[in-house]
Parts: sequence; C-alpha cells; structure tokens
Amino acid sequence: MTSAGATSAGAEPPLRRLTARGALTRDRIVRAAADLIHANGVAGTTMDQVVEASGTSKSQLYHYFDDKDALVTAVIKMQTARVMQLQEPHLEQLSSLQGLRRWRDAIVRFVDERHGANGCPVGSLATELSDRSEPARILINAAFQSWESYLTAGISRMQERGEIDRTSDAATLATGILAAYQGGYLLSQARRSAQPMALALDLAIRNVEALAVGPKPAPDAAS
Amino acid sequence: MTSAGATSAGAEPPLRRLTARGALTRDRIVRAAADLIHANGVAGTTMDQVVEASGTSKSQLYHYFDDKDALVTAVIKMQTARVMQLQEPHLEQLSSLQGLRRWRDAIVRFVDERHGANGCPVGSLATELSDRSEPARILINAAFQSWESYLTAGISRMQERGEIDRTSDAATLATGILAAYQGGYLLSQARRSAQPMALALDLAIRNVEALAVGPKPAPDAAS
DNA sequence: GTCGAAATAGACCAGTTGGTACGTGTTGGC
DNA sequence: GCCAACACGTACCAACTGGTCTATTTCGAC
Repeated sequence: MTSAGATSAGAEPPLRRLTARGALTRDRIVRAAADLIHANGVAGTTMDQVVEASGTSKSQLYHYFDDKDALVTAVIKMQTARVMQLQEPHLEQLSSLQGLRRWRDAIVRFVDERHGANGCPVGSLATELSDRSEPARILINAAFQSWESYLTAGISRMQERGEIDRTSDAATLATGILAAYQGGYLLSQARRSAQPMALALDLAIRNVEALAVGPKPAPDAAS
Repeated sequence: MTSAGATSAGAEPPLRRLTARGALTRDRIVRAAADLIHANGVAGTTMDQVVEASGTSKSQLYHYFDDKDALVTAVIKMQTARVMQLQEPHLEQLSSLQGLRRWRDAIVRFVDERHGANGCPVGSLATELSDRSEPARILINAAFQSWESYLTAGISRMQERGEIDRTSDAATLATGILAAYQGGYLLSQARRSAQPMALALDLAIRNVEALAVGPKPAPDAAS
C-alpha cells in the first residue's frame, strides 16, 4: 500500500497451509498491526513496531505476509469486519425509528468515551489509502457499500411496517446517514468531543423521522 | 508532526526577515509541500520530494523551516486558508436557500470533476494529524470552527430575512452540514464518484429547507 | 561602492526502514 | 518413530530519511 500498492490482485487466499498455532500467530500479528495502524496510520507504522507489539519476530511476520502491502490488506479486512461486527447487533434487525435512535445513542456514547480519538478505523484507512492503493480502495469501498446496505434494509423495513413514507428512496437515506457518521466522526476527532457526531447523526436521522406517517410527529422539525 | 509534534508553541512568526525573493522561495516550497501532502499524506511525503518538486535545495528548505514539523504547520495554514478562500465567495454573503443550493452545486461539480480524488485537503490533514500533533489539531479545529461560523452566519441571515424558521439553532445546522460535507467527501473519495457527496449535502440541506416558512415548500420532503 | 545579512549550493551523516539469509526448533501425518 | 513442512530466532543489508555542515553567491541599506 506504500506507493503503487500491487497487493495480490487475483484470488485472495495464498493457499498457505496454516497449523492451529500458525493461525493464532498470524492473528496476533494482524491485531497488533491493526491497532498500530489505527493509531499511527499505515505510513506511520513500521514493521519493527508490529514485531514488537505482537511479540513475534521478523521472520514470522514475513512468513505469514509477503510484504507490508499484504499485511495492510489483512488489516483492512480485519478492521472492516470488526466495524461491521460492531454495528451488526444494532443494524441486523433495525426496523423502527426507535431502533435507529438507539443505534445513534450507542455510537455517540462510544465516541464520547474516547473523545473521538483516532476516528473510525475504516474512515481513516479510507482517507489514507483510497487514492494510493486501488486494491485497498476496493476493499474499503465494499465495506462502505455493505454498511450502507444494512442501513438501507433497516429503513426499508420501516417502510414495510408502515412507520415511514414508502415513496422515499431508502438507499439514498442510508448513504446520507453513513456520510453523517463519517463526517461527524472526523469533526469529533478534530474537536475531541462527541458533539459534532451527535449533531450530525441527529440531523441525518431527522430526515427519516420527517417521513413518519400517522402519530408520533417528529419532536422538533417544522411545518 | 511526525510523532509528538512539538511545533512552535508560542507566538507563530519566527521573526525572520525575509526579502521579496526569499518570501517567494518560501512560498514555492510550501505550495509544493501542500500538493505533495495532499496527494501522499504527511508521513508519505519526504523532504527530498519537496526539494525536487519546488525546484529548491535542501539548504533552502531548512533555511526557511526549522524542521518537517514547521513545514507541515505552514502547509496546514496554507491549506486551511485555501479552502476558506475557495468557500468564501459562496458563503460570504450566503443568505437564502437558493444560495445554499448554489454552494452545494459548486461543491458537487468540483468533486465530480476529479472523482473525489484525494478528498478535502483539510479533512485528510484532520484524520492524519488530529491525534498525532496537538498544535496541528488546534489549527485544523480552528479552521473547521471558522468554516462552520460562515455557515452559521448564512443560516442566521435566512432566519433574519424570514425565509426560514427563527427558533432553530443555526450553529447546529451548520455543524451538521459541514459533517455531511466531510463525510460525503470521504465516501466520494472511496467510491470515486460525486454521488455520495451530492446525496449527503442534499440530505443535510433538506433540514434547512424543511424550516422554510410560507410558500415554496421543499420540493421533496413528506407530510 | 561596501558590507553584513539573507539566499543558495551541495556534500555529508547517523538513524531508520522494509526486506533477506540462514539457521534452529516444532509438529503432525504416515 | 520419522521426516518434511511449518514455525520461529536473529544477524544482516541496501536504500532511504530527516537533518547538518561549510562554502559561495546575491542583495539591500547606508
């Protein structure tokens, strides 16, 4: 990912047989690298740091990964999976405005606890790598798409349940909400406060609330 | 800004007398560095690259800047000023929903032209430096605040003109809009498409439009 | 015109970085 | 129990990186 970022283009699994112990070591390496990269960025993380943080050795690192690019690719996969896994419990069965607000609350709480430190792991990877490694960009973009589709599904369920207007495009709303999340995180990181995240998500969610039909009018909005 | 990022803490101007020629050279260096950093990040930009891109020499670089940190600080200042300068014509006298939409259009056009490449210069600096250099974070955060205050002023003017509801908090809306911009840019960068930016800004602006009083109902929204 | 400060040139350096070489220990399947 | 493949340890290296040093040229003020 350093410059051109070749990174195994074709089929991903390098087909290297791993023993149970090997798989464990590999995992320790990726975890350590993921944390370091989240804190210091890809360019700001050295292989030696990964070696030390993971308690392994140089030969092990290069035994499991061809080069830094390969390691970064593994980190991207782990981080996107991690984030999705963290969101899933909330988004999996999202089907109401209340559920959406609970999701918002969980995020704001999370960001508030660490004062926005380091930002979203996927978001920071996106800014650093999108224009510097095409394979990385593809992975990250896929993660965003998948993330959006969870939101889209949830909003669609609200429509099906008749809670909100059926004519609006759920996918459009989903993109807007994800953008609010990423932008809110970025501002929260710079401000060291969860407030921008809270405001951004509130604003985005208000658009969905505005589509509510029947009772329970949005607590704020105009008209 | 590499690690701890000391960066001149107190009064900024190093009080070094500059001749006209010197100021020009210094400027060339900062410009070259800004472009390189926008494309490759701070950690991904070397002093030698700056030397070559600016057509200067090592001694000149270190004649005008104590170290890399100082150069990065200058770049931050230039980029935040650049962005503000680019937005000013639109935001300076922003006072109507129509003006807000024009601002949106200009941005979407800009992002579309380069397919989101490299993202917002200030945004990428924010993600890379916010947690790695406190002085950098402060500068960047100040830029965001100033940016928001332009939006806030514009929205306030709409309220004063009676175009939109007076009770809503203009600053809150401004934060949300800026978050939509940054998040939209990030997603546009990863997707290589201006669409996320367009959707994100539309969604954010719709919140302002929803506050419109009198005629000209928002073209989309529900109820 | 002179003179000190600013501007420029470019060789040089020590520490770091990604990556390799080569050797030893460990294990799981036959 | 044997042995090939996996797992691990560590010294080593060439290239790069931020930064320094000394010397030369240019220029603005007096």
